[in-house]
Amino acid sequence: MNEYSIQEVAKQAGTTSRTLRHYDDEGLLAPSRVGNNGYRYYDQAALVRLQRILLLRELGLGLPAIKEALERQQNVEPALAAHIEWLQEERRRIDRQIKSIKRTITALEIKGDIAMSDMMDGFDQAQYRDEVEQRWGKEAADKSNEWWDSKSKEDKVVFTDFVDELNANWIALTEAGADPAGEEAQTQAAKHVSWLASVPGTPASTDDPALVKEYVTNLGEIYVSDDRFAENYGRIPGATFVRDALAIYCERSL
Amino acid sequence: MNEYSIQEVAKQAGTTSRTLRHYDDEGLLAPSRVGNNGYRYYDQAALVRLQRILLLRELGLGLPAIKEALERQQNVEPALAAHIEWLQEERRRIDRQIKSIKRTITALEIKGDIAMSDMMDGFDQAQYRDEVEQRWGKEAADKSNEWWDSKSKEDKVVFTDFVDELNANWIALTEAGADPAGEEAQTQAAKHVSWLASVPGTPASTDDPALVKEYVTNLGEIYVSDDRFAENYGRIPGATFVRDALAIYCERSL
DNA sequence: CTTGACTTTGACGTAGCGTCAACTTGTAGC
DNA sequence: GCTACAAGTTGACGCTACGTCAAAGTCAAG
Repeated sequence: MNEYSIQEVAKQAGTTSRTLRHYDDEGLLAPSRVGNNGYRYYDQAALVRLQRILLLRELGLGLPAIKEALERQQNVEPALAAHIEWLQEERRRIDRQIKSIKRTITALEIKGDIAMSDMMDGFDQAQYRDEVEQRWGKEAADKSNEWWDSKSKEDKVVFTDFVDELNANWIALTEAGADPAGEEAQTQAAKHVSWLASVPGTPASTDDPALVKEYVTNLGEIYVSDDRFAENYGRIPGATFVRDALAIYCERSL
Repeated sequence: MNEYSIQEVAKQAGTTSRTLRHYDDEGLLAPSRVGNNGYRYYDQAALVRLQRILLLRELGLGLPAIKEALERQQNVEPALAAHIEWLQEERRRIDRQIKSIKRTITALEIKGDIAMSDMMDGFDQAQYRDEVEQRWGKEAADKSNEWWDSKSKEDKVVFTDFVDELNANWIALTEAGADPAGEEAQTQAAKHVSWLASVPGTPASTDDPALVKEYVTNLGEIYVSDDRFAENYGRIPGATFVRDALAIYCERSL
């Protein structure tokens, strides 16, 4: 087992030994071995954990939140996969920032006014953190539960069978390497959306196409970002496939 | 002149009014107007400045450093252009992080050991922060710009025409379903490399074949991963084709 | 056995805000 | 014109994630 001194680790990870000691004190990252002289030594597993800590910190999480997240997701692999997703979102955010700055430049060039929301696009971040928290807290549970409880036993069986079939189809398509924009995926997406529309209390059961579109698109994102859902579709790869297929369907057909 | 209240600005920019007041106190960002009631109001110019402040802060600079940077670079446009470059570098760093995590995952899968430096690639940040701060002060008025600015109008036209031709050829080859290792693609790759060599200040204009090889190979990867470039070559399919052709060319001829 | 790099545990300092508190101002409805 | 009520102001203290010293032990090399 290879192990590294505190300074070696700090250097490679781009932090300081003080930080590592701090993480040790906070119970975030214990060294894999402590010499009887008190020296801290770190092995591969500790480095993986450090990698995850640094990632989460870079995403703006506080140390207690990081600790919680690490404890909740003991199996490292899916967590890392989720991190990749996060990073890709970060990339998209940076892209938006770049575009935003370009707009600012051209606006300066032509001395024209641009809308503030255009200028700040991509800088927000906090704006949709609330959005997410709201979306989870109340609206999800209330009406949906009422409706569900009112159903008969047979109806419930029919419903869950249908959901299972939907999910199985999605996974099959993903594993077959299908194209999200392809015909099969799109008919599946149509089924998915009409199923959503069958659930009262969701925007998908509305007649307003714009609302439906927004709802379905957001839902796709949630499928990817929320493990609870992602699990239905074969974790991340399946969930992204579903998201993309739904997004394309929305663009084309709504 | 449009102007916005402190809260409007905070909301759009994704920060808080407290932060804006703090920046005011620190002399970083003064409101464009202060009502005789003490209310702060911000105009377009102030928003541009705020945009830059938030950017620099996101890059990890301290407030005094930001102040200095803003005072030193009064002319906004080149500063914004430099920011774009920075952001693109950030994007590449994120890409490296993603790759790094993927390597970590595969390493976990095969339970093999990977070198620490591999695992931490892209996480460093501090390592090349110095590099960045240097680039701010002096090299910002780049040699690349110098070279470009020194060209005549006709030369510029010739240059861009040549680039357009290169790109068009690549796209044509891609769409014709050509083989990256084939003769046509390889002569095109040779043209591309010699064009790169014509731009001074890039490693491709060096005589060291190893350096050229590394540079061109990396560039190929960037073509694929960076939208800005990928767009030149017909998005992803074209960009991968270019990357492969260049890689093969490097292997064979350098 | 000395020198110098590296480590430890405290302990206090700091930057960039968050978070009250106490008060004043603009705006909407009656 | 009065009353709510949201949004603004200026202090002032608090907090997080470390930075930065201090005092002292450890290790490898010469």
